[in-house]
Amino acid sequence: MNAVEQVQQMIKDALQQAIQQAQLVEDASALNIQLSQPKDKANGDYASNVAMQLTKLAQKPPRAIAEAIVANLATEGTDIEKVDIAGPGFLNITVRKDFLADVVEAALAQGEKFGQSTAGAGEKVQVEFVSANPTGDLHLGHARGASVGDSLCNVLAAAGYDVSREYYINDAGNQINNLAYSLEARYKQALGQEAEMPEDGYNGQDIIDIAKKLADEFGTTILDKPEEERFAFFREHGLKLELDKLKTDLANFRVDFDVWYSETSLYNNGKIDVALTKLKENGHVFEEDGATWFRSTTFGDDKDRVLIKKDGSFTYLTPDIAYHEDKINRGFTKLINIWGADHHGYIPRMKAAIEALGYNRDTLEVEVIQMVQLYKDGEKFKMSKRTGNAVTMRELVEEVGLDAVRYFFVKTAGDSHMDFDLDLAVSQSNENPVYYAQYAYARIASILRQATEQGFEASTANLDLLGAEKEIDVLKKVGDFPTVIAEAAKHRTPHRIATYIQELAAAFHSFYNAEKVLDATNKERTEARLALITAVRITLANALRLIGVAAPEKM
RNA sequence: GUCUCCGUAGCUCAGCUGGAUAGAGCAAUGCCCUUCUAAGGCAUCGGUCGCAGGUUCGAAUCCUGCCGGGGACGCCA
Repeated sequence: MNAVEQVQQMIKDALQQAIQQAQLVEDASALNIQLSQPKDKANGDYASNVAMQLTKLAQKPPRAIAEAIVANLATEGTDIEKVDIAGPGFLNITVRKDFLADVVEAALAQGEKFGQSTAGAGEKVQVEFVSANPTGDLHLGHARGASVGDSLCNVLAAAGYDVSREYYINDAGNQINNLAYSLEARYKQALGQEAEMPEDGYNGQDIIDIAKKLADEFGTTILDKPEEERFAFFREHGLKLELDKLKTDLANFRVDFDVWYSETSLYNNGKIDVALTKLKENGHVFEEDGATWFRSTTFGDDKDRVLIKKDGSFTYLTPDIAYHEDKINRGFTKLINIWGADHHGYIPRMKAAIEALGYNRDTLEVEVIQMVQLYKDGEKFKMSKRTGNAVTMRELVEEVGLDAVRYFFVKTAGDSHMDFDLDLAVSQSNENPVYYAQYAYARIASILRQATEQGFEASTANLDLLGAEKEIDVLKKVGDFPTVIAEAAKHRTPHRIATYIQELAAAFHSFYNAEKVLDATNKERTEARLALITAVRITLANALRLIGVAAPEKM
């Protein structure tokens, strides 16, 4: 438990004791006392609404309850400085600021680990995200999913979960056949031959590039081979090159997966049959119209789903069911899937499948990422993999910059729709909020460099000299960091890290303008402030790392 | 038509399990660089929290119904 949490716990304990003492309820230990941080500093450091919550139980008006609590509150020898009753019955608690010095010491001592906690208790969590088909370039939606997914993983790991990040490769099914046929057509075109693209072909530039590469290497020899061999050639090479490209693009986006899981492997190792058999044995499968169905309506789905089509092939769902059972078999107790909103309707059937296999449906948690609407020249910019005019993730990064893109996508809640004005992002990139945080970091780095030149050294010896209003504001923000991470992990809301970064940077900028750090006439205070801003530097660096944004030493 | 997500300042978005006069950035206006990076700070302007009911001591937050927008409703993936 960090210093801030200790103080909060102490307050909660004291309140609980006072409530018991005042005999407002029979058993105060059963109460879940909550503290909030008032927006207005005039209302103290912490506030509790417990007096209002107890109106029913205690059968008294809230202010009377509040007064009874205060009368019985033991503050002697604690960090509680004073307690006021305000408004309808809020308890406004002001604490001594001494404990905040511990925050600086903790940040300095823990360094890169500052902010981490054991809140997740080592729970084995698997996060599957992006998982785009290897048939084209990653686009805007994938970029948002990658930003949110990667940041969520970082946050979970920092909060003490055992996280594995995974990419499910859809390397089986129709779309791969289309890939092969599309590639063959582009291959012929690359060799100057007439060739028509298949009707459902992939028209992306990436296929053209890959075809050219292959044509340069293999020439016309491939085209003389029998159809089956040609198909296998284009399928295999297309997949490999598409996958290589995906991996490179994601690595350049600062996203690294622990596992790349092949759908085809499920066909080869019999896991699909195992899952199917289990569903059958559990009585959730039936035959109709020449197809094999999963009675998902038993588990709340709005219609039953086909598992094996009339032609004997599997639907997309079938290997996906086997895949999810395999995840559970690998020991994960929580499966978090990050899906685009266009797959929203798929959730009930997947949860149904998990339940039908005998597991708790809540083992699977799906975080839906809403669509990104791109605007260009003041108009909606439609993207389509099919027609090939998509704005790719790569292009976006080239135009806007990686830090800005990652920040932009993670700063809003995933379930909110998002408008991305490309012109604005490009033309006013210097006004992107990400620079605000990075600038704070660079400013600190600059001060620290000059401090060294002037012979100062950060010191925790005189932290009691920190007491100016802006210093306290910064200290409080730094102290919040571990709690912010734990909450963001618990609620799967990595965007809270971005919000926190803005707040911390704002607190620092404000402090910077109000107080001078380097002061040759006051060595003690200078070195205490150096310790303070070093704590901010550490916190900013750790927070930015969580969302995959760089912390520049200079700007 | 059914399901689902969203609707908060001119724009883009926060608002934690309901809590005290609803916040930030951008835009607009006015100040602040002989002082550690002005990609900054301070201040002002700006909102019937889509609408109407309901639950509650208390609702932007929970429930219902409308209105508006996105998405999904395949033996595609």
